[in-house]
Amino acid sequence: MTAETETGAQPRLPLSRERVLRAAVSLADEGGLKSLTMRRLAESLDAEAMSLYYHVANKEELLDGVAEFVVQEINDVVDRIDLPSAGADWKKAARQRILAAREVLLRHPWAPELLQTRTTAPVAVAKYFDGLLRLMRDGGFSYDLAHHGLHALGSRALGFSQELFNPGDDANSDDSAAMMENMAGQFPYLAGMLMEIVHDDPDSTLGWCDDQTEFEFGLDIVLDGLDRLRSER
Amino acid sequence: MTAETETGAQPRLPLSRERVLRAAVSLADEGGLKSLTMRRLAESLDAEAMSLYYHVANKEELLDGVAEFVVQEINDVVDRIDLPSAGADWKKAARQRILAAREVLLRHPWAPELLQTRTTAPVAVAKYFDGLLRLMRDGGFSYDLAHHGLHALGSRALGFSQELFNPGDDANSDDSAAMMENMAGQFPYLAGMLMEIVHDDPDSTLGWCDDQTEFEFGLDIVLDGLDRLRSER
DNA sequence: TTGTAAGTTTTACATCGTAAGGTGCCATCG
DNA sequence: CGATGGCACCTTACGATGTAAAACTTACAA
Repeated sequence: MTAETETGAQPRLPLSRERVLRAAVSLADEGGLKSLTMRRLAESLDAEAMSLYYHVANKEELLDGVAEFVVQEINDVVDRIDLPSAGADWKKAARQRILAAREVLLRHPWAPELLQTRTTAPVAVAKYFDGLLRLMRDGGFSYDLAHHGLHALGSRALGFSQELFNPGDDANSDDSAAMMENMAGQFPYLAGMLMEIVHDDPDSTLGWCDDQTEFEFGLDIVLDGLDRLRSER
Repeated sequence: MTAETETGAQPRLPLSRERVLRAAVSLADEGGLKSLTMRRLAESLDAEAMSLYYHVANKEELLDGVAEFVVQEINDVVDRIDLPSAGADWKKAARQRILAAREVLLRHPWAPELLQTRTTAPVAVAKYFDGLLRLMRDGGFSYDLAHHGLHALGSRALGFSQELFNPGDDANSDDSAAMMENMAGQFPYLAGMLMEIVHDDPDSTLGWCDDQTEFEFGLDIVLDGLDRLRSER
C-alpha cells in the first residue's frame, strides 16, 4: 500500500555534494581511480548516474572535489599537530607535518595520480603550503629562500613518494637466477647493486626497498639542505 | 585504371609498430594524452582503428610502448654526453644528464602523467638508472648509498619537475588587488611571500616562478646532499 | 486547487576500447 | 597453372562511459 514493491525499502538519505564526494573517495580507495565512474558512484549511493549532476557539474568537477577533499583530510590531520617551530626547530616541525601527510596519502594511493591531472590547484593545497611556509618563516627563512624551498620539496611536501614505479618494481618474482644473468649484461651496475643487497640481507627478495625509509631519507636530504642554507644566512 | 577512385591517392606507407608509436607521440605532443585515442591515432596514420591492433596488443600496451619510446629518447640524448665522473666529478656529470633528460621531457609535457600510470617500468628506465648508477659508483659511492640516492632523486632523476601544479598556478590573471585582500585573510604567509616578490620584481605578474631555476635549485640540494654523504665516507 | 521549485529519473547519443570475422594480396607448393 | 595459407588491413558490432534534454516526483506556497 505504501508504495515500494520490494521488501520494506529504506527511504534513503538524500544526496548531497558532501555525500557524493565521500562515496567517490571510498570507491577510489576500493578499486582505484579507474573504477570511479559516474554510474558506479551513483549505484554505491543507491541512485542513478544523472542524479549526481545535480550536486556536481561534471566529472572533472567531481574529481576536483575529490582532490580538495583528500588534501583537506591532510590539513585536518596536520592542524592537530602543534610543535615549536622557532629557529632550528622548524625542521622537526616540517618533518612531522610531511610524514603525517604521507600517512594520509598511504590510505589513498590514487591521490598522487589524481592531483597530477588537476589543472587548477585545490584551495586546500594553498592552505597546506601556507602552513608549511609559516614554519619556515618561524625558522628564520627569508621569503625568497622559503619560496625556493617549497619548490624544492615539490609534491614531496604533501607526502608524495615520487618514485617512478610504486610497488615491487624490482625483484618481482620467478627464479631470479636466469634473470640476473640477463640483467648483468644489460644493466651491470643495477645487477651489481642487487647482488650486493641480496648478499647483505638474503631474506630480501620481495619489497627490499622500504618505502618509508627511502621517503625519509630523501626528505631529510632536502630538509637538511634547506636548513643549511637557512643558517648560512 | 590503377585502382584508387580518388585523385591520385598515394599507396601509403605500411603500418608498423615503430610508425604507430611515433604517431602516438606526435598526437600526444599536439593534444595531450586525452587526445590520444585509437581512432584518432589510426586516422593520423590514414588507417582504421582496428588495424592498429595488428601492431599493438591493446591500448595499455600502446601506452607502455609510448613510455618506452620517450625514455629511450632520453637515453639517446644522454648517451651522447661524455663527461668525466671520477671522484667529485660525478656530480657535474649527473647534473648534466638530468638536465638533458629534462629538456627532452619539456618537449613531451604529458610524459610524467603517462609514466606514473604505467604499472610496469619501461626497460629504458632501468637503462637510464644503470647509467646514473655508474656515475655514482665512479664517484666513489657505495652501492648502498647510491641506492638510497636513486630513491632520493626519484622521478627527478628523469627530469620530472614534480611540482604539484604545472603552469601558472599562482598569479593567474584578473585584477590581483581584490584577490590579494582575500588571500591575505586565508593564507597570510603565501600572501606575504607574494607581496615581497612583487615588491622586489614588479614585472613578475605571470610566471614569476622560473621552472628551470627552481628545478636546478631542488636538484642541487639533493645532489649536494648526496655528495656530502659520499665524501663523509 | 494550482503553481513552482528542488531533486531525481528516463531516455538517448556520441565516443571510447576492442571482439569477431571478413577481404585482398602475395608467396609457396602441388 | 591453380590451390593454399598466412599476413596486413578493414567492416561491423557491442558494451562501457560521460552527459544533454526532458519528464517525472515531491513538498510547499498562494
